[in-house]
Order: sequence, then C-alpha cells, then structure tokens
Amino acid sequence: MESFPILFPTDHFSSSSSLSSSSASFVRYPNVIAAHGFGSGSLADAGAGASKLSGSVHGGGDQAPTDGLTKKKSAKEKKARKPRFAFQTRSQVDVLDDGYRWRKYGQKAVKNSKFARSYYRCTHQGCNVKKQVQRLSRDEGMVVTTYEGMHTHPIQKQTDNFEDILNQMQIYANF
DNA sequence: CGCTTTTGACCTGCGC
DNA sequence: GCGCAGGTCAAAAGCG
Repeated sequence: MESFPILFPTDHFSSSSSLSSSSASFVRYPNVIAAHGFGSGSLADAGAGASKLSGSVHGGGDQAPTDGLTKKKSAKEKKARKPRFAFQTRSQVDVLDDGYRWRKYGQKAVKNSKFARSYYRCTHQGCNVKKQVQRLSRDEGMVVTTYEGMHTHPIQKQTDNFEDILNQMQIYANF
C-alpha cells in the first residue's frame, strides 16, 4: 500500500466495443490509447473482446487429490479484491517493459481473438502482482495490458521513459 | 548452472 | 447436471 505502480481515475467505462476509437485521456502519452481502472473488483470486463470476466480470485493452485495425491493446500484465498487496471497501448511487442521482472506462467487462447492471452507474474518475492497481455484481434497493433495487484518494491530496471510515465501515473492515482 | 519460456492438464465458476 | 470458458500450475526444454 505504499507504492502504487499504476493507477488512474476511471474516465468512462466503455463496454467491449468502440474501444479503439475512444478519446485518449492521457494526452501526455500518445502510446496509451485508453485506460480503465477498477478497484471495486466486482467490475467485470477487461475491455478487449472478452465480454465476460470472472471476478473470483480463487487460489487455483489447489489440485484436487482424487487419486491419492497428497497435495493439499487448504489455503482459501480471502476475497481480497485486488485492484486491476487495464490499458491499451499501441505496441508491436506484446510485453511492455515497465521496469519490473515478469515471468510468464500461462498462455490461453482467447475465443474472440485469434491471438492468445499471456499471463505474467512478478518474480519479486512477496510481490504477487499479475499481469496479462492480450492483443486485439481487429487491431494486432493494439495490445491490452491488464495489471492485477500492486508492487511492493521499487522498480528493478530503469527504462527509457516508461518509469517516468509510471511515476506520473502514481501522481494521478493519488486518491 | 540458473532462470525463463513453453505446452498440457486440471480446477473453478457460470450459463444453459 | 453438464458443458464451456477462463485461469493456474507443473514438468521439461531452451537460452544466456
């Protein structure tokens, strides 16, 4: 709760349509086309083709030992609704280097898109920030990055100016 | 040698 | 109650 990597006031929530033609709230950053900030958790829809988004935050890592596997993990994640932020950027690369260290832990094909969504996780110990990157099907040049959680450690890498952008975002997120 | 990526399997939640 | 979609983990391979 000390350092907010990214946060910005929700401009206007648009449904999963006409996202690419929305007016950019951040004129300072031509790269950022649109951004959606939702901290309540109940808000669904990440913006991209997926019109349905399960808001449940289940641990997931609990494999049911049906055949005698002694892998029990009764860790029922408390319903701590983590803040999530999704913003669209125009980039040729899926992964935007924001200065943090990410490790890809999964990849799933999106039904509405012929591209796959990549799931990344912050490798920092104790930092359970997750990030998912999805590419719009209609605009392959558009990348939707959704952040979940907030970093509790400083940036490990100094990027050209992305750090500055993030820093600015923190200022905007001061609420 | 260590870390990251990759792919398949599996679980959970929701809809019908 | 079953099926679908989404999300996560685990093991192995590749690369620096």
